[in-house]
Amino acid sequence: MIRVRFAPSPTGYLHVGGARTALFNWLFARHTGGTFVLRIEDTDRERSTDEAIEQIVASMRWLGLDWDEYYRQAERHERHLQAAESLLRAGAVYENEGAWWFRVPDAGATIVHDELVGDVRFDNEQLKDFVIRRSDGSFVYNFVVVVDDVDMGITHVIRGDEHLNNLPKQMRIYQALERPMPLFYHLPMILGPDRGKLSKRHGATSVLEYRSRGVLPDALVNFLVRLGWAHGDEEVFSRDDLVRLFTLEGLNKSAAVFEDAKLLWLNQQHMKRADLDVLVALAEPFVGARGHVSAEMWAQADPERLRVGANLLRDRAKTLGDLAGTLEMLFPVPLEREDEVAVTPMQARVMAALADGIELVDPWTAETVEAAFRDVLAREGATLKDVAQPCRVAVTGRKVGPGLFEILSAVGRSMVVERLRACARGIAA
RNA sequence: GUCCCCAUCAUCUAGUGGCCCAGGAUACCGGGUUUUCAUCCCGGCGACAGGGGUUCAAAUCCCCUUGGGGACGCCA
Repeated sequence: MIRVRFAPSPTGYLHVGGARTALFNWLFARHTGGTFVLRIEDTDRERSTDEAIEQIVASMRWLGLDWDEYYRQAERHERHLQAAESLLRAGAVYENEGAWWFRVPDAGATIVHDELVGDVRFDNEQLKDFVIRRSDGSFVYNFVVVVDDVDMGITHVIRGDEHLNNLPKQMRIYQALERPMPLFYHLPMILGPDRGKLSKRHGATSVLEYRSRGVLPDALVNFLVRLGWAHGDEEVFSRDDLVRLFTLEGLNKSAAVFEDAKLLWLNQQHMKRADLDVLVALAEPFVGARGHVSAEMWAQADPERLRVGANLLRDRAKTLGDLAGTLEMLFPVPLEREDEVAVTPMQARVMAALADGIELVDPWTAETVEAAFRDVLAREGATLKDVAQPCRVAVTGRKVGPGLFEILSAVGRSMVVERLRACARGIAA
């Protein structure tokens, strides 16, 4: 039975590098039917905070990385003490100035095995004796991580590259404890565009920041998994695809640069493929955040119209924020005009006639609206090209958007008539 | 400084000795479709870090150099 864990220290928010580590562990567990453990490594009382734990939990929930077991390392102190005492009795550990030191031979070497990198040799001279229990009685990371992984029956340790140098120390503890070692996979790091450590100066590094930017969780998951994992030439993966296809053999061992461009493209791809009800629900807070459409207005809106509108508008959106900006045109609120177009008196006259001509159209569909338009245009001696852009801008506030009749049908008769008349009046006056 | 890891287009990557004068994706540039924009389709640009080996044959194996990253805590 496969058991893996994600073990963040709650000293800050969950960043994208940690999220990818969590994701690989989660995918491996879900692919194999194994168990995914979330273990909060809060033994450093000084730096650990409850806020950080809440942030990490919220981030993982948003990403859809659910766990089967949850532990807080600080609560396991008794067990750590027990294990340390056994090592003290066995002579593997000695006490000096109140701290407990783990003995490492001066000569020879410790050879560890990583499934991605292979055998790695460390001279013991380099290792030296190290503290496992501080003089204040608390335990050190390298010790508790081993005790916990042993106790929790962890079979595969998938973690960041920066821990490879800790492995020889940990291996010696496994041996002193006389417990078998799990398999280790040290993942390469995620770098910033300058190939340096990914940091805030490169933009967003927090998972939750991507949520507020209007990125879909499935899109971020898709993007992160592709940083260090590939399945042939495929690029767009649903969550189910990943659970089905993910294997550790596909893991890459070189560091990857995190760049937003492809993330935004993937976000668009996921928005295009999303279930419409899901997409509309995801967009709601982004519409609300714009401050024009109240919760009541949203609740009163015809769900079918929102679905149809979202379906028309999503091809042009890279984020939920983009979608929300256009979705607003479906509501009876003043349009936030992004574009203006100069309307001639002739166009204003035709638009007024169009407003009259479509007022009684029933049923109100793209086809019936188009038929009514063509009718009026023929009578007025105008072409569609003459008035298409002014009509689009009058009704949607933008020069660009879906097909004219489709968007008119989605906006609905009363608002279309009203907005056409307002525009025509503005010019005539 | 010492130790460890890594190295294919600008970026993410495919490639596990012959199928590769290297394939896909993003970005960028052109064209088509569209009343507009986007989507979509077609095309273009563009890489095996350098040098030595091994081999009939190397992006793939070995060594060196260079470059990048990481670790050297009574942090995790």
